[in-house]
Amino acid sequence: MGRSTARLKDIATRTGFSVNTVSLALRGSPRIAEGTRLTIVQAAEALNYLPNHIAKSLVSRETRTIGLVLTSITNPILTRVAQAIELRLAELGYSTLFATSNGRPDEEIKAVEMFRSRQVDGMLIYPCSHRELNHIRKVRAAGYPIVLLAGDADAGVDVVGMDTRQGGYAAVRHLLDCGHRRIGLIDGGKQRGNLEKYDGYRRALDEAGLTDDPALHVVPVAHSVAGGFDAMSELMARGNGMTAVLAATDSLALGALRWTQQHELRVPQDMAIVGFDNIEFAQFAATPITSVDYAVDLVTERAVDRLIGLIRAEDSLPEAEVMLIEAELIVRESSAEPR
Amino acid sequence: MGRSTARLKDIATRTGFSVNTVSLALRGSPRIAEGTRLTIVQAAEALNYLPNHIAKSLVSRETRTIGLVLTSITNPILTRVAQAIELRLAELGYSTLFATSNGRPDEEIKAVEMFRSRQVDGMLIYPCSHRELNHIRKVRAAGYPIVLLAGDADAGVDVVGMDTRQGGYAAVRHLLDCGHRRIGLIDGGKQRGNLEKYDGYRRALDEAGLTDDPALHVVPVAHSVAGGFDAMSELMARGNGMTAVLAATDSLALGALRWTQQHELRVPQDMAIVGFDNIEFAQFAATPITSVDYAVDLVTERAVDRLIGLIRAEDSLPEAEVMLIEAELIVRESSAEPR
DNA sequence: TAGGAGGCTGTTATCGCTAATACAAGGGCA
DNA sequence: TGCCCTTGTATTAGCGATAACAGCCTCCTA
Repeated sequence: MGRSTARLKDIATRTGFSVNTVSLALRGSPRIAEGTRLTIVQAAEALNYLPNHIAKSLVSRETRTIGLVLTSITNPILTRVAQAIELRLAELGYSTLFATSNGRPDEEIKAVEMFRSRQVDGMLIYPCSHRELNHIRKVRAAGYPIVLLAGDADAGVDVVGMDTRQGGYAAVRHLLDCGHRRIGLIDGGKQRGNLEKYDGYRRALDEAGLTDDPALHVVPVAHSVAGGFDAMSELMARGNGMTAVLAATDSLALGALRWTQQHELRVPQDMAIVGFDNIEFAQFAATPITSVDYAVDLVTERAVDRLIGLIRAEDSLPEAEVMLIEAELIVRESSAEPR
Repeated sequence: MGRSTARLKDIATRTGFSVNTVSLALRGSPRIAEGTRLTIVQAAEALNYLPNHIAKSLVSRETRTIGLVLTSITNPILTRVAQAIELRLAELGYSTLFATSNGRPDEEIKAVEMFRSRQVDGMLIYPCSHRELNHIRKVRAAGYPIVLLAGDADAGVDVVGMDTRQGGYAAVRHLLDCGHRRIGLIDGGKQRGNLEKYDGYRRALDEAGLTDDPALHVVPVAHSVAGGFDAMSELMARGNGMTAVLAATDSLALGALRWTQQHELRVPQDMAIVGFDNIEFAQFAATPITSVDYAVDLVTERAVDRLIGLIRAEDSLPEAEVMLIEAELIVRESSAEPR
């Protein structure tokens, strides 16, 4: 290691006071005389003293650290969420330990265990699956403050996130209002039990008296632009009469858009495209993409506030609360009536 | 808090062994009889024991944590870097503490101090400025392992990053080879002393016997698509005869591309565009964008390896090394001869 | 002048764990 | 039979900080 950090003891021997006095002085206790406080503070500065947060944590039993688990930070919206959370936590004096699950439940479990071992004061988790939450519920039951960044009303754990069910519904309603009847869906969420977007899609179709045709669904290989491109290719190869497509993320939507360009389909005339998250790249795409907004600031602010609230709840955690923020559909050029 | 975690002591009282025996048993010491090891391990599992990493750190004097400071995670390439670093560190048994400086030196300093206080074993820093590194040099001098993710040969601190000077040179050479003579530059790096891209640009112009015309430079308001859009607008308003433009990031390049679309310039015939980082959105843009690649995996792997090497250097840190990885120019449709 | 009340500072214990050392029991060897 | 060594477990100290409590002054008051 070699890192030679000054300790309270070093300041103590240097100034002749006891370790405890030094500690009190540096924390500005009123019980320490002004003169000695100054001496001690000066000595601390001279030695370039920084408190050992590890030692402090051991006795105070709080680390002022929270753990953030994301599936993959490659999704631009999760990126913004991560950054916003880090900033807000930093303002509140908390540090952020960061882990990614890569969408794999076992990695998620490992990350949570690691955070527990590191005694984080709480966790923010964007779960792989919105259904299988038992491992998380168990940790919450053990008294750990946890807030999920996505989930469903019956999660049994606190959730602060976007109402993607309603978002999916709004998107499809919009396409139906435009006159579309054959609406494709690029969404891999079903595979993992993240049914919200699909549910919204289906409900809107239901209300319009349309049947939910599996020929219009495709699961992208990855949540990337390339994945959207390939998914679009697959959908079109089926000859399913699709005139509009809803993609689970803007990255997928951009891939779909690129496919239409390469195959000389006009957007929105020949194919309407709607995405999720409202990222900047979608806004500035060749055809600006209609998208279900992700209210990053609102979600992160509420999620962090809720988590801090849980941390401050001295004895027992309050009942779990699910807060789903209504998603606004930002209509742009990529969606309009067919033909 | 309420979190009731089992301690070694709890296992000790439950099994009748001493705390130390339990500790040794759980760490698989050969000095513990197999039978008692089993008893203890079972008790630990029954109690759902997780070692207190904080307490362990205090005595072992290593936290197995590294600090990662990024300017802003909104840049998609930094995002990928962050993720790759986290993954690689996790494989090696290290956790990642994460902070953003927002491009502000004071925040950077604060982040570094926080990491020191939290006793991280080392730090990876994408510095705000590639010039003013004194605060970082000082920390390194105190024995802290630090690797920068960008910087220059004379940094005085370890650096593992892309050779953006050479990248800028290659990009401009390519445009010159295409026959362009009036090449714009969208780059805010100069303001902060990050001159590498500009240096490469200038050297290429120099070699071609062209003068470096300030009318061709613009500093974007932000490193966003919108920032690129506005920067392009500004450049074009000057009537400077520009036929090609080099943008410091692909986000900026995408903004520039969008501007040309809205103003019915053809790319590359009327305006060639080259970016940096080679993000997926650039690859799948309306006109796929020529870009200087950022070798994420290579940079992160080397940077992490170097950092771990520094951490393992028991007594004193070795001489600082600067490793700049040659950047490959990925030529796509957005660049070709003028007209 | 004695006794108490404050004002300051020092002592001791503790957080959960590890490392160094101590010690008890049993076995091998002379 | 006695001694030493090995094996297995317990004791003690200490990581760097905080917290509770214990003193020692000095000064004021009765």
